[in-house]
Formats: sequence, structure tokens, C-alpha cells
Amino acid sequence: MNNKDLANLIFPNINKTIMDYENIYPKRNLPEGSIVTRYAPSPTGFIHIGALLASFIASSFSKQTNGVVILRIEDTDTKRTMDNGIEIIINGLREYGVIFDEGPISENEEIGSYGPYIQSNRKEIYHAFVKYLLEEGKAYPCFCSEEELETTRNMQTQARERIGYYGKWAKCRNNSIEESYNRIKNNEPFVIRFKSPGDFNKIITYTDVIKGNIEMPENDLDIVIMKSDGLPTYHFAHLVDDHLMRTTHVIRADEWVPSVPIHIQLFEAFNFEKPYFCHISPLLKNDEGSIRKLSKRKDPECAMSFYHELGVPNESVLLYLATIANSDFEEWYLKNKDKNISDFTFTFDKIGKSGALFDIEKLKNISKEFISTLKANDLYDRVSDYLLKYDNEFYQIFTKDKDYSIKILNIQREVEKPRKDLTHYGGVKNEYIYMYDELYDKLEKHYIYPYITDKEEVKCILKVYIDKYYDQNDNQEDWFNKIKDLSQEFGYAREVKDFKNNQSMYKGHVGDVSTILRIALTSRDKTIDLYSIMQLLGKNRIEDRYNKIIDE
RNA sequence: GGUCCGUUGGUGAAGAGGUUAACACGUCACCCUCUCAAGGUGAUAUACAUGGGUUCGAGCCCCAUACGGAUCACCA
Repeated sequence: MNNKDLANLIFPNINKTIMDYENIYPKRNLPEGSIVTRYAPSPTGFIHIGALLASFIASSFSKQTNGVVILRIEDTDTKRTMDNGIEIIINGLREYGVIFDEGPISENEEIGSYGPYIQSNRKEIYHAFVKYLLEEGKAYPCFCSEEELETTRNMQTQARERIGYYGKWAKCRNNSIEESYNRIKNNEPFVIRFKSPGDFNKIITYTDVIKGNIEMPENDLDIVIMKSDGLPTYHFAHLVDDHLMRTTHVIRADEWVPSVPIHIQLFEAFNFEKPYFCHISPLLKNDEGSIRKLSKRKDPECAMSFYHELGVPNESVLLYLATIANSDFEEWYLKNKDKNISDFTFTFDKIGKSGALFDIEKLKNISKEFISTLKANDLYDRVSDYLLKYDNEFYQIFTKDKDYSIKILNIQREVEKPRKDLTHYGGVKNEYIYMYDELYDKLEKHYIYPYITDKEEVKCILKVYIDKYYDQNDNQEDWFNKIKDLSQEFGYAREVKDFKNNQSMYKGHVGDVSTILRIALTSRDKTIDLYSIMQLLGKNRIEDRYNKIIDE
């Protein structure tokens, strides 16, 4: 009895060899320097902002080198896979411009000739590779139960020894072929372990494309490569898939760095060319003094839905991620605002070695810069799409008179230095609520007038203004001159400077009077340009609002 | 506990032995101004974790310490 018999017992129906697969998935015919990479999520139905960052980086590198970016679904953990998980990922990433050249395009269709791209559909392939290792005596079945392993772990902890399945702790490593054969025949459950040739006292060096040279002890753990359910573990699937898909660059989160010695060993066991490893640091968060990874459970800003609900433009999020991805992106973008992110050439050496603290303030800043560059009708479409999903009441009001809403959004927009106050679409309602009677009339209003506190004086000013001065046809200059006239009539300085130079002569200045007009009209002391507001509201509505106050 | 990585102002960072240690965000002040958002100017910030070394010279090289992070599953 030999290794082949054992391999055949375990995989009686696997007839293709690893050489067959070499031929089915030949080397890609791509120009020198093209990067073939992949994004390989589990279909949990959730897109982490760090995942968006990783997939964005992966797709950027492949696109700018005329390479290939693959979406591969890692669903070998059946407990974690979720219905529609694949489509959620595809659609979620597409919104941000991350589009894959190969991989699933829906729950049951895929494109590309290096598939299948869903790991659960690749079982046969993995089995051929496991079988090969078995035949070569480089892998063996292990019958240890979870309880046994747990016990071993406890003993190791007690004895202060390294934890893991290695050396004298690797009980099944030296089982005879006969014993293994018989136990499998008896239907004992088992996993397949890799027979590690490593020595913990020897050091290996590998060069991480992002982190540089890293030295580590060789791996001597006999890791599980095939679970008892017949599916491969991550390490093994990674080896098989990235080899067969002809990945040149493995771009992934840096939690994988400690496993690199395992991966290297696996590649060497098959004599496969190793890909470049590029490990990206995670997005961090300062949580009351302690720094940790942005967590799906604790941090709402981790989920893309957070930005959708707020109405943060996808472009803003992407722009922010790009500034994190490459430290010189921001400077470039500031100089090239008319260009697209894809016009920027990302480089590996500008990716930070240590994790960046996620800074929502910075995101807001980027977002308001971005929104300020949009044309009013574009913004209108974006805001209405947003409202349709998240605020139906305001959607009705906002879209009732499209031209009117566009005019509002256009205030101080078509100018050299446009207004920068909106950081997200959801802010429109609060910012411009006083422009919509349906909302404004229902509002409980508190008019707090600074400077001019005498209510009767306020009423008087409003009345005189609307009766005597306001003219819908005035241009901005005339309009303001009339407010100056009004101020003068009531004993306020026409110019702020006059007042400051000679305070005793005046009750106040034109600014104080404007403030009254503003607050009485909007119930706020801070608004966009008053002239524009009045122009859009029109004399009747202004009169209505003022009269309500005068009649109080 | 073992292994690995990291540490430049509140934040992201530039920096490949010789710089007054950039830039951006934030904060503050002033200017502009009818308010706000901007914009302009300036400032702020204990900024190179600490201690040793190498060197004529160290944020950059070496060692140690501290702190932070990652990882040590039949999860990925």
C-alpha cells in the first residue's frame, strides 16, 4: 500500500491532474508589467469601507497597467455566506466605479476564461491539487477531533510552548498509510493537513511590495488544507486560485502577513512561481484613546450604507479613499480638479505602511469641495435620487417645481468661488428649508433678533420695507441701496464703517437692519445670500411672512 | 506568551545623512463682508516615541526600551 492508494481512496473520482489544469488555464498573454490581481471577498452581504479601498486599489493597478482584475468569491465558509451576497458586492462596488474584468456578474453568471470564480464551484480543482500532494506524500489525513486539538492547545499554553499543530504535537503526522487507509474506510471524519517541511529556527525573507523586506521564521505548522466538509481552507484555495488564475499581485489586507510563510511553502511544494504580495494596512479608528481597526459591529461609518443614507456622493468617498491610498494623490488632485481619479497613476511605494486613522472631517471637506463643483441641474438629479430613497416627504416638495429647486441650488454656484456648504445631499433640506413653504409654514419658529430688540421697531422696519422699498425688479445693487435707505430712515448707519467710526450718531448699522429682514424671512440669522432668497421667494411670499410677524 | 509590523504636530502625510522639518484637513486671529459658506493673510500646534551608538553631521543607518497594531481555528 502506498500514497497513491490512499489518495485514490480519498478522491476516487478525481481524474484530472494538476498538469491538466495547467493546460486548461494557460499563462496569460499580457504585455510585460501588466498586473493581474483580484479582489476576493466572502459573500457576507456587507461591504466594509476597507474592502472598497482594497478593491479600488486592486482595480486601479490592473487598469493602469492594462492588466486584469478578477472578482473571486471566497465562500468556503458555508456559515458566512448569505443569499444575494454576490450581487450585493458587485452592485455595491460598481457604484464606486470598481468594475471587474473577470468573475461573477450576477448570482449565477460569470465572465472570463479562468473560472469558475466562486470557490464552492471549484471543489474538483482543489481536490486534484490535494490529491497530488497526497500522492507525493506532502499531505496526510488527520483524524484529531476539535476536542483533542483544544486539549493540545491548553497543554501548550500551560507548558508555555508555541501553539499549533507541529512537531511532537502533530499526532497524525506519522500515522502509517495503512492506519489512515483503514480509518477512512471506517468512515472516521478527517481533514487533510499539509506536511510542512519547515523549520521554525530557520528564517525566511520575502519582499512585500508595500511593506518591504520582512523576515520571519519558516512555517512548521501542518496546517489544514482541506476541511472535513471537503472544502479547502483559505490558504489552500489562495494557492490554487491565484496560481491558476495567473495572479501576478496578491493585494489583500495586512492581517495576512503572518501567513505568508505558509503560502510561500505551499507555492514551493508545487514548484509554482510565487506572486508578488502587497499587504494593505487597515483603516483605523481612535476610540476614546485606543486605536483599533474600523469595526463592522461598532462603527457605522464602516458600512457603505452609512454614506448612502447621509447622501455623501460616491465620488467624495472615492476621493477620500484615493487620498488614503496614495499620499501624493491629494496634491495632484488639487492641481488637476478637472481630471478623473483614474487619470492618476497610483504607485505601490506611496501606499502607507501603517494604518491610517479614518477622518470623517477630512471626508466632509473633500465632499464639500466636490459638491461645489457640480452644476445645479446635476446636483438636482442627485439630490432627488437621494430623497426618493430616503426622504419621500421632502422628495415630493423638492421635485414639485424642478426649476425652482434648481434655482435654489444654483445660488452662488455659477461663480468663480462657488459656495461650499453642502457636504452631503441630505443637508439640502436643512440648508434650504425656508425656501419651501410646505415645510417652513409647519416649522415652529423662534425669531430672536440681535441688536434691535424692540419688537415694535422690528415690526415697523418690516412694514416700511415691504410697503415702501422692496421691488422685485431691482438688481442686487439697487436692492441693497434701498436697504441702506431704509436703515437711514430709521436712524441706522448706511455703512458699517460709518457706524464704527461714530457709534454715538447711530442706533446701529445697515447690517443690523439686514439681519432683521433676514431673520423675519427665514427665522435664521445665518443664510445664503438674502437678495437671492428674496428674488426666488417673490414679493407676495415675502409680504406674507412679514405680515404674519407684523400682525402678531 | 510566541511571531511580525509600525511610531514625524489633533488628523492624513512629505522627507531615500546636511531643509528655517513641506503640504492638506482641523483650530484660532485678522482682512473682506448685510449674516453664513467661501476666499485672502497670518498664527497655532510639546511634531520626528525614549535611550544609547555609528558619523564631521541622523527624522533618515544600527541596537535596546516603551507604546500601538496584526496574527497564532476544520474563519476568511
